[in-house]
Amino acid sequence: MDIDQTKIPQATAKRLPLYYRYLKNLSASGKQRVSSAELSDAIKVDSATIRRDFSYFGALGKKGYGYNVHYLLSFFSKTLDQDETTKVALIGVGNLGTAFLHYNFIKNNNTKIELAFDADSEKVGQEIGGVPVYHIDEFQKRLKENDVSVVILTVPVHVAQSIADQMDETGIKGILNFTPARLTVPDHIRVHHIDLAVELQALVYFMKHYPV
Amino acid sequence: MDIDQTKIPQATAKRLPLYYRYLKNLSASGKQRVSSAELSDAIKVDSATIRRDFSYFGALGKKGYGYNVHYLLSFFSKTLDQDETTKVALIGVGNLGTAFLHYNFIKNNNTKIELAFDADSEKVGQEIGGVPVYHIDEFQKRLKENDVSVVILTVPVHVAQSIADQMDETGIKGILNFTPARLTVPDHIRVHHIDLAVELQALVYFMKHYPV
DNA sequence: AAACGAATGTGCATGGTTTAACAAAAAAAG
DNA sequence: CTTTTTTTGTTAAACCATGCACATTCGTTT
Repeated sequence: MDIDQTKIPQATAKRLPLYYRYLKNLSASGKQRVSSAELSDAIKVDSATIRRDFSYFGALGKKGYGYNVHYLLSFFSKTLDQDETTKVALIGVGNLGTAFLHYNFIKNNNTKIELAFDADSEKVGQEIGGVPVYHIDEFQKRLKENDVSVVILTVPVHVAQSIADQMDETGIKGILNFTPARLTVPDHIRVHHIDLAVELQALVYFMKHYPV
Repeated sequence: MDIDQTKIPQATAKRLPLYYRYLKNLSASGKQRVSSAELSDAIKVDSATIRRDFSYFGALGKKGYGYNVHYLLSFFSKTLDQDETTKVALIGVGNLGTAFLHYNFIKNNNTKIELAFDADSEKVGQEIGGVPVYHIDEFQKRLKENDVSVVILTVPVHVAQSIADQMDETGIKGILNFTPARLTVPDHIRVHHIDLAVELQALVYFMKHYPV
């Protein structure tokens, strides 16, 4: 059952949530069918790429017709494990962290932030966006207890690595790292970096050196 | 002068800000020389990739020695146009937008958020993180007046496209889009998408289907 | 002065990603 | 019922990025 999934290219995997969300919109607006050309227009991905992406999962469409929105949707729902929710913790309730807590991921996603941690005792004990904030010293214990598998890291850069170091025995499998620190972690933990300053600077570089 | 720059692979261009920032750290801590192996350890990029990236700009290092930190730094400084500051505006002073305003980009970067806009009259007139907040109705006028070339878009998704539509004649060349909307814009505007929900979902997908 | 060690710059092979192009199939039109 | 139109799924080619491996060069040591 999972056999074929391993063969899906990473580039495709990254687009799946995009497809899924747009299909939900289509479905909500009552659309029954959709072509790869229409999807291409909406989400700015080449139509051939879309067709190839879908084809990794088998022949989901019909020639001369397109794709049935509802069928596609229920298919992706299974593929993206929409049925089971992944538990997430947030470490660092600063401005960025607070933004995440107010963001209601569960709406469109299979992920839910269940716990938050901060070093500031003003924040400890509060509940932000429905998520309780605990003291950061408790995070190892509580992550284990609550079977959390993903951490969103929005702490100041100078404490990032030391927190990552304590992540080893908590059962954490993935870190979404918003600090500029390039974390050193054990092999079994996957880290995705989102470096806001780098993103902005890269955009500026592209604007200047790759004029459209 | 810009002739060769066009040939730099996009993947390399995205790593340049990363290199630059780490070199600044090295320089600040008084380090004189550095090897590609050391850099590789620190920023988690293969050493051969680093050497190749640098080589696009010519022979910046010395065999048997490595790279002179100060020389590299002054070189990248020119390449990334660190001398001139790019003016940035932020549209949408919600949680995420506020996070940006408190983030002091100018420290490590050649970018500065100079104006912010919001529809909420409570926020208009305030100054957050030293940045004045104006009413969103004024953004076309003020962007033109202030010669802003980049916009960070942190508004609710349902207004994103209509704001993008008004961006045409403001002189904006780049948009850092944090909304899930895949914007349709004129050719001369470059859009980079950072889709937080997608990033989280992609991480979860990779964790489940590409175990390390 | 010669030998050694360190670390660059790059040729090359490999693998991943995108896109054009088209036969095949189904729907729609006549 | 036949023709035309639409649109998929896929073959093939081009493109891009990564990382090994090594000759080469420079600094250092003996």
